[in-house]
Amino acid sequence: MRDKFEEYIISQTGMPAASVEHISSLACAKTLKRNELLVRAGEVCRNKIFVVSGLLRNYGVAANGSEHVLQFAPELSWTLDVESYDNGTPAISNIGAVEPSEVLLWAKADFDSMLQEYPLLKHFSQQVISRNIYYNRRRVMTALSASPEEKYEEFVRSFPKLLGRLPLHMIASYLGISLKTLTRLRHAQLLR
Amino acid sequence: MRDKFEEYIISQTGMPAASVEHISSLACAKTLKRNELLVRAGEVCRNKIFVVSGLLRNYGVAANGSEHVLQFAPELSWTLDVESYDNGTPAISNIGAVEPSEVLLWAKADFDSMLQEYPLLKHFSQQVISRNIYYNRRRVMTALSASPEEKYEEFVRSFPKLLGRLPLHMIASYLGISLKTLTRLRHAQLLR
DNA sequence: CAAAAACGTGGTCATTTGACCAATGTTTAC
DNA sequence: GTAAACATTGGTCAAATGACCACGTTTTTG
Repeated sequence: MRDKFEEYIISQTGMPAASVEHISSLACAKTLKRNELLVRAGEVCRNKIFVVSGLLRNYGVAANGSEHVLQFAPELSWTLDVESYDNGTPAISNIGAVEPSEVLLWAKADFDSMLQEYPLLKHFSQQVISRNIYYNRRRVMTALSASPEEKYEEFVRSFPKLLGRLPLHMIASYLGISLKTLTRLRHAQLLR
Repeated sequence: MRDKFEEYIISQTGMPAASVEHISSLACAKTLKRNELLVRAGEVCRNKIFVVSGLLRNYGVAANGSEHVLQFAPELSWTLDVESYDNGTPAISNIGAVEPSEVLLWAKADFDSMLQEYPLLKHFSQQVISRNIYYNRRRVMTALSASPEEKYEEFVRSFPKLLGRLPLHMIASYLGISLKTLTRLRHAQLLR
């Protein structure tokens, strides 16, 4: 499990194996069952989360109980509730497993000191953060301007590998449309 | 004009006046007429933009010509097209003046070297970036989960001072609803 | 392997929303 | 100061959407 992470970091940063093993050694490994929660909204998100295998979702629950997905995090990706992690405030999102998953967790203090120690890691980390900023910006644009069909097509284009792994109601709640609308437009596309 | 910026930076960072004057001296000042464009989608956004007075909007134009506002930037705030600024790629948004405005512009190279030179500026800059990340995250949540009325109420709560300064169609295009829906719900609220 | 839960699809219906058009009042620009 | 452009509100209508319900199938789970 840790070796997959180490391989990933080496390929992404070119860091020496010894440093990567050090980073890896500070992580806490955890196995999640399907639907198990890792972070609960309202609590503080105290860890950086790296998904080694499986699939997590980062989602908020509205007052009326409806769920809204902020992010899907498949294997070899990162997730957390940034605002909570940075400031120790209550998280606005839940983070849970869609599939049985393996994750690595770092406490903020540990991760911060690693960022100090390894400039290559810091550089990479900032890349990840930047990508996330761009992604959210584009997502706001899409949410504002696209029709349900365009949103779905963009999702398929962006995450083709996730299509078969997610129940449709989660895709709908990621796109901000109802399940009904989603099945309708899928049906319409079949007829073309 | 520059003094307003210097005052702002000193109050936000506690930097010494001499450093702030240096920063200020590297900026290019510009006056914008109402509706004048500062950054055009498709071109590269080459500057950090600080709004000294007036009001800018950062917005995308969809294929069908409809406009969608990503951000309003009133006096004493920052704006740019991040992805374009960072990577030199074409901007996805236009940035233009809603009111006659005064802005300060820094070239990326200059701003980067200032970040190196002044740790307090770097720290503050990262705060601004963080706030922006949190803001976009919340915005995605709202866009996904809130009703038009809730979106409007959240806007009023978040930016009470902007209400009277913006035409309603811009607020609608910020909220991702039609002008018609916006006037409808405002009318409904009047009756309560 | 069997029972239970979750999933995808479909139907109906009421409601919301947007597109289009018009009228009036206000602001801008020359 | 005046003409032109813009803003706000309103009406009507068609279309899109979501809520609710049901059914058959697949997937989990014990």
